Amino acid sequence: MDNNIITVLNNNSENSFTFSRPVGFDLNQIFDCGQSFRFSPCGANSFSGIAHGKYIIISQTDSAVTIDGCAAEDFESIWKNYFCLDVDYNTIRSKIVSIRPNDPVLTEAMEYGKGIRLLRQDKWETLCSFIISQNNNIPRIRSLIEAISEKYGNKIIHNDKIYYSFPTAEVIANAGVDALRSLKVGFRAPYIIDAATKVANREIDLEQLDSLQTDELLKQLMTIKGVGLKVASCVTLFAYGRLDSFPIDVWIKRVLEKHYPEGFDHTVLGNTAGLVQQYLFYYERYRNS
DNA sequence: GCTCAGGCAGGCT
DNA sequence: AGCCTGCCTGAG
Repeated sequence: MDNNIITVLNNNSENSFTFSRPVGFDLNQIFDCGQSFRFSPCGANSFSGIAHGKYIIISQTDSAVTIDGCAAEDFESIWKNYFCLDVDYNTIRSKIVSIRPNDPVLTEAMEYGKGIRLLRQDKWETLCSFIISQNNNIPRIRSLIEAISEKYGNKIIHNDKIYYSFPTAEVIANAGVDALRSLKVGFRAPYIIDAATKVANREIDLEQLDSLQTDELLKQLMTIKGVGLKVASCVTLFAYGRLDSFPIDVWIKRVLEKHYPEGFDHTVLGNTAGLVQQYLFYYERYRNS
């Protein structure tokens, strides 16, 4: 690592990688704050799931984080970026405090969600996932993504168990709208197909779009049918790592109306907006449940 | 049964 | 530019 966010503790084992646990890194909050849909708890302080075509089990202790199913080269090429281990949350949190110094609600939300970190997930899978999320509930979003993966993804064998990667845009585009509809995605089927087609034929190059400023990136994503400002903002925040994104969903609307009746200008938050959004969302969604 | 879910498009004023 | 309504489906 060329920074001091983490220290590699053990990469000797063929298939396991351990690093020091960063300040403000809590798997329970990372996987429960609504940004990802394919990781599930497997014991205390441990989650298993699939991303970038790999199945991993990730666990934390007070001082360390271990990824099982992770070769040393996978850590550098996949997981370091996935878990944003190049981002120093202390700096961002200090910046939030300096921008909104007298905000008791935000102060409480920041303490409540202090283990949240934004991931940089696969762009295509995230786009699809949040198209599916509209007018839908979380258990169903998860099961639909699972169904699509089982039907069209690649097999991943781990300890004699079979898991499935999320399929490529090409595979989905070829499957067609009727096949997708038979998986019960409902009125979202044509939206998913439109996204898949545009990505597959390179009308939209999701990797190339990373060179754009967030405003222009949002505009490009919104040329896809079924992708409005909220879905696009989730993609820029959860896949492109754009912390200047501020997705406004019903929960955020609710928390802003409730605690900031005089209005809340998120545009002054700059590159801390996305994290503020997550703190407020997580606080409103889970504090009393 | 029946409401409603982490929005969006299309049609209306 | 801002309001309204319908939408697939199945958790709760």
